[in-house]
Amino acid sequence: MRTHQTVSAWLEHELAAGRLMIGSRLPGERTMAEQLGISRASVREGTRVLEALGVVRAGVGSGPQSGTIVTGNPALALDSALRLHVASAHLPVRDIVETRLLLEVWAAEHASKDSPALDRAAVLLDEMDGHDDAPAAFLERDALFHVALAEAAGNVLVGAMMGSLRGSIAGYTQRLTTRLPAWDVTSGRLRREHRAILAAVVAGEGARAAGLVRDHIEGFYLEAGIDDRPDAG
Amino acid sequence: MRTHQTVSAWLEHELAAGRLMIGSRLPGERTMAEQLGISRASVREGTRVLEALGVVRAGVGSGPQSGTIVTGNPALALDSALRLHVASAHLPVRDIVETRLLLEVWAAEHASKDSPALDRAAVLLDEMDGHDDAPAAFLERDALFHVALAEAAGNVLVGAMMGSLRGSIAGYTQRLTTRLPAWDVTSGRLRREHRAILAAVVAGEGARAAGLVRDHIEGFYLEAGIDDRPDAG
DNA sequence: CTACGTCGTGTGGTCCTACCACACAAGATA
DNA sequence: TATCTTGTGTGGTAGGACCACACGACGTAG
Repeated sequence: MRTHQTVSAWLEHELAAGRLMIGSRLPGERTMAEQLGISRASVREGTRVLEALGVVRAGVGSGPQSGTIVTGNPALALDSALRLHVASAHLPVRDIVETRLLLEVWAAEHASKDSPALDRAAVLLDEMDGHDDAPAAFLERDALFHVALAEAAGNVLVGAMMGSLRGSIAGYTQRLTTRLPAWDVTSGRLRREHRAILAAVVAGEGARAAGLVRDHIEGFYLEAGIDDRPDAG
Repeated sequence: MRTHQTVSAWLEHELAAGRLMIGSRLPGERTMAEQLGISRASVREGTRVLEALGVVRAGVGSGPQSGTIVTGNPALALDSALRLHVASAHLPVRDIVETRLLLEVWAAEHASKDSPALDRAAVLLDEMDGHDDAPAAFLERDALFHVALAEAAGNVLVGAMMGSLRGSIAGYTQRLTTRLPAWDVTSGRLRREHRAILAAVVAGEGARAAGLVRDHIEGFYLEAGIDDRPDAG
């Protein structure tokens, strides 16, 4: 095992033993190096990995918000991983869109109708009504609405994946809108569909919500025209 | 932006520009440090992150298999991320099992009936017939069978996720088998169900395959009894 | 001419030391 | 009492040194 992996192994052990939890502060890099019997450079390499995986967060200075702190942000790992693997052409955009679709349909069907995420979703819909002339602002809230919907299903993993997928195809989606024949017509339709989806979820009609989500997403891509080019922005 | 992120930013740029692709060798650490205007320590931190994300692979020595090489292994990132997030209790095992179920059901429905992965799946089933008295060996092939099935859907992302999910709940599944009333009875049922699933997929009956997969997975967990304890091995 | 062993060279792996920027807290000062 | 200064611990970065490794080129013995 390589030296820098000592850190993640140690952290996993401490977490499993309950000596560390989310919010805990790790020892300083110099201290950890001494305790683990490795150099500070190796500690840092290990910490960088943990940071990239969304397990810890590093902050300089002193005080309660400084130092290396255990967090729980699985989306971060997916985020950067997706970006790079898409760039390497190993991960077709089509696969991401497809995965997004299957996750969202599932989430809509399993969403809990009294999840606080649905309140956020409702707020986003109101905001979108006021931004239907600005595609960029509209799409950003559109994406957040879908993520909120996914989180309403109560599955951390699905929520995190949706958040990352959203980010990795944001530029792609934005480019697709330029192909639309008439943005105001499309945005009006999208807004109506969003309302219908949310209403179905709140009403506890999972199956209907799932169908609406599927039509909603597939409809958008169909209208904009499928585009399989990688997101080389 | 922190210094070590220069590396991933640079790599993403090179990949997007087509100057690097999977299989390409990156410049040496010393060279890269000089070219990017950063220290070798920072280059190494950046490389460690890329390695953890499954984007590159580092090898010592000289020759064609040495140096830092661009790979495409998205499962690696998910793998370690899942392990640690489960350990931090931020990611319930229940969520992973649930996600696995939804991915597999989808994959079974969308599997291409002439995917080479199905041949691997068939071989695994034969091997399982010869290991029905050894739970450990049986379960390992069981897991691989399910991953192969997922890959048959042709979605890289879904395949990678299934592979990682399998790993992160392997220990959990193994523990569940100890609760079974009679292993030989269960294994016999599992083997029959596997055959039926594969047959449905090969026959191109996606919907039926999906239903069989759902019953297969849910049936196992039901028989073994649900267990939400984290995988603190 | 061939087969084997040696050595050079470039690779990542690890360590050490030094210095920097930062942010808070305690103390000194007006 | 309010403000400023200073101390201290944090991660961030840099540069240098040495190691183990693996291949390829070279030399040597057969």
